[in-house]
Amino acid sequence: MTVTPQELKARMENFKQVCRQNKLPQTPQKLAIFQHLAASCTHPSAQEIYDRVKEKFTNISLATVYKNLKKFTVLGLCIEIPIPGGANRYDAKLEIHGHAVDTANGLVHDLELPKEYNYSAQVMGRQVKQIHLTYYI
Amino acid sequence: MTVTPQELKARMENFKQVCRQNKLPQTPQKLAIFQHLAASCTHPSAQEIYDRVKEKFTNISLATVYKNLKKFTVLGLCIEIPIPGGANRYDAKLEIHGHAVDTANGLVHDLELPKEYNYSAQVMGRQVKQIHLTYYI
DNA sequence: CTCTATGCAAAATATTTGCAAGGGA
DNA sequence: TCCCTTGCAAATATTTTGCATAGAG
Repeated sequence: MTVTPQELKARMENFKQVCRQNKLPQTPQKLAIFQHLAASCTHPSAQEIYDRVKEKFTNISLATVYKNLKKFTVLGLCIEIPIPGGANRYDAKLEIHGHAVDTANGLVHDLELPKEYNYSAQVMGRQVKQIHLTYYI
Repeated sequence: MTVTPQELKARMENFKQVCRQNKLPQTPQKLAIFQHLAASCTHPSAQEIYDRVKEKFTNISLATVYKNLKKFTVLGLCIEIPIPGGANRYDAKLEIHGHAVDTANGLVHDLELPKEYNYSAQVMGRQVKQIHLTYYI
């Protein structure tokens, strides 16, 4: 299971466009962080992204990774997957989908959802900002 | 929105039975912690439960609350609701249901789910241990 | 040139662990 | 009695923040 080159390209294009729209400087660090996330299907944690990006940017700080992931999340460029008793995981796949958290090894898998799961845009009279459907297996 | 006396009683009965079945001593602390959780519909955090239980058990420690909530969760007496950027919340309602997290004030509400959401017992060939459906509004 | 991002270190949060003493079964 | 639990304190883990400097637009 890998992200196709076309999909990766689309994610990077969207990233750059959203950065421009929001006047967010496209620093090499931001690009490296997002690029790694966008190419991943392992739902990496901030620490894992940091470890990988550090290979190129030996001086990068974990705080920078956190700061940028937070910004990306707010801008809707990725979603934050909270894990009970563990670090948040991040996912650059924007289409509505679920996750299966394997409690035996901590791996997080994407799940396609049946059509019925396409959520109503309103819950309790409020616009839904984000939906998380997680199966623990 | 409150837990009905019947429901509370049922939850306490189930708690006591599960404790006996698992040879878990029913200490006053455990009873107080579970009782408060079972009577709550606010999905309290460990800290909130600690604050309340401390009114009766002035010496209780936050670690004890965490230890017991963890045990309750493992035994299926409650579920742990992870909140991005915040402490876990706990819920003694065992029926499959969703949650609406109000991002404006941090309140967590229960949501009834349409029948379609009753999940298949298998995901990726594995038994589903727990399902979390959370709307962020 | 201006403004934000970065890197570092320290702080803030959240949760877990080790251990001696106490108390349920 | 035996073992699990409790309470305390310290350790861990995770994430955020303050600030001086660097670098993108």
